[in-house]
Amino acid sequence: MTKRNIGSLQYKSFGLALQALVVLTKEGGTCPSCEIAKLMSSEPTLLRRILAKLAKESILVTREGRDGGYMLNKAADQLTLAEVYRALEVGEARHEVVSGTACTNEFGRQMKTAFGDILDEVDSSVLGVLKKYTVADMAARAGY
Amino acid sequence: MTKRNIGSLQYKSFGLALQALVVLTKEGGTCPSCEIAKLMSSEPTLLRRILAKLAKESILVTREGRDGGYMLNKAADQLTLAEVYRALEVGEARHEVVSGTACTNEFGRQMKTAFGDILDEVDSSVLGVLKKYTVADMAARAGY
DNA sequence: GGATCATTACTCGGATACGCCGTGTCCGAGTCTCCCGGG
DNA sequence: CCCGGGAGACTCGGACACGGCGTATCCGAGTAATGATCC
Repeated sequence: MTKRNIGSLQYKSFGLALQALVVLTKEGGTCPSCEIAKLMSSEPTLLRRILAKLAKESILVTREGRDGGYMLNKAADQLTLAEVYRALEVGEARHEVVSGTACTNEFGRQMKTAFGDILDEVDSSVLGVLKKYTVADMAARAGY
Repeated sequence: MTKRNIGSLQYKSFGLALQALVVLTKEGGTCPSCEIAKLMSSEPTLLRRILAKLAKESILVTREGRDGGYMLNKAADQLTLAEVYRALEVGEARHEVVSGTACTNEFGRQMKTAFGDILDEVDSSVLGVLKKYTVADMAARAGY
């Protein structure tokens, strides 16, 4: 195997991102990564890496300097898990991992195309489920 | 983070397993891992690791000795991708990865329960899609 | 009192080093096949 | 010719190192709040 493992980072990021978003929902305003990390018993830098992606997709807003941090860019009850999923490219990663197992010869190319449609259908199915839930729902389920 | 990355191996295994199953479908009878690996440009040992799991779930039958190898235990048109998915514990791995991001304090425990239902729903949705396709379909899509 | 500006403190994001898991290689145990000898 | 036994070869599966990605620590660049100074 020449290619290496990719794709599980995405799921981990997804889980951490959801927790961070719930924390932000609870806090209401801006919240620095150190505080979020403390509540989650995680590492601030790791969270910053993940939240930076969400900021790039305009899900979050970053605010530097004193009393800076991250803030939701939309109301929590209008931010679906599907958006987070897409921003972190979870589906794309899965697609890449599965298709990446096929090599470049004729058989591999045929398998790649065979994978394609099914992976797309799986992905839209997952997105359909995640579209039904918002970050506010998660916060409510977590007891806030 | 104390826990480490787990779960992407599953998707890679899934892709490799599907290709191996297609090869077995094409061959018809028993086929050693070396030959499968050659067709897929992969490593025999890595395949054996994966196929051993499928054998443990009675999807495959192993046959040792001369002219040994792996053979399908069911007709290819009755073996759904969902069975392979379940045998490799892809869904369980995802569940574990996402839930594993939550720590053991009160907040983490609440998030774990909040994750639970949604992850289960995602998983059954994925299984619903994968149930529709069989290994024979994959082989047909690959041109055999 | 209000505005302006320098200081300060605190933030994010990138660069770097370490550790662990996945991968690749090797080897032993087991078994099915083939061939030979005997009846 | 048919059957039994032994040798042979080929298979799978587990054990052992290496490498690369993920993770953690550190540091610089940038910015917003604060306080002092001046009008």
